[in-house]
Amino acid sequence: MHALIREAEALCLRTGVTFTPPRRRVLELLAASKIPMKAYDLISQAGADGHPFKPPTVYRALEFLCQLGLVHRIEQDATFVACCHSGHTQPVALFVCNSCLKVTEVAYPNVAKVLENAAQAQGFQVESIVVEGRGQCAPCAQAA
Amino acid sequence: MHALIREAEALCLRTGVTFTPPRRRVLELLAASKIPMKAYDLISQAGADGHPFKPPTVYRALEFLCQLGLVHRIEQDATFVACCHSGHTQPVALFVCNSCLKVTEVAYPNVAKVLENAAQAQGFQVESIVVEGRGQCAPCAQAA
DNA sequence: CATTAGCATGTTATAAGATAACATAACAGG
DNA sequence: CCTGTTATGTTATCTTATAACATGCTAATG
Repeated sequence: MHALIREAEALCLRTGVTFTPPRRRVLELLAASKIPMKAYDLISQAGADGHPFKPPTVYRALEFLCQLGLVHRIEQDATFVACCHSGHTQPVALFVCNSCLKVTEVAYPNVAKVLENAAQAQGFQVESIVVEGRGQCAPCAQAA
Repeated sequence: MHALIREAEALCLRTGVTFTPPRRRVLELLAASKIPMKAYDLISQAGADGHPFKPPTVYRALEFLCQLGLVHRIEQDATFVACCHSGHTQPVALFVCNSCLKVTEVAYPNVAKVLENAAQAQGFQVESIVVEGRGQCAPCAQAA
């Protein structure tokens, strides 16, 4: 069993929320994938073994997992990826490789502060930030 | 005529690309809107005066305008907003107010470098970055 | 001036992403 | 047992975006 699943179980137990079958199934698929997945890939694959999952079920599971920080949604291309840091609470930037599509997570604790201050300087009170990027991951940059 | 339209004309002239009617129309609508617009709002409004615009036409215009930096796409909610800095090339973060939906643009020249370096430290070669946020703009924060 | 290359738009159809609305089930607490 | 709560099942639909191909416009070339 994937470590992330154990994480999820523990986290749910701690916070008093339930780790139901569809939530588990979606997280399993994401954890097993090396690259971000589209919602409809999850929908078809989740039901590959007989029990078909419909869109709302999967979208609900994704929303749940995102809230817990176990999964990230990549806004630029509407895909979802399992979080490799386990249940972190610090902000992460997601860098997607243009060649292999794998995600590199980059924490940016101080940078977040700077951004918040820059916004604050214009009177804007920041509540959430999304940072995403594109480029070449280490192995693909090597190969090029 | 909106200043942004003059900007666009000048910019297109300089760079040898053409500022065609649909491109102008879409930019006009965005420039006139105080808040980001959805593509399909543009599609219906662009044709309000008799000449209907179809989705591909509007999406093409948006792509064009985004490439020129005259319009930004807000990834989190698939909306589009006219850029208030005229044809800047420096990176901007877009902060959307949760109350009034207006956008505050925040430049972050040095922060971008820091992010790139943080990614680079993990071997990731950054090609592009998107920074978006949510919160309360100055007037709405006052009111609250 | 005809030809043609290039770029841009027009048109039709459909793919892809997401959610509203309501029904059903499972389960804990009184 | 009843009831409130939480989660899933189901149907239908809405929203966002693009593929594929036809047509038109303009400007350079010969």
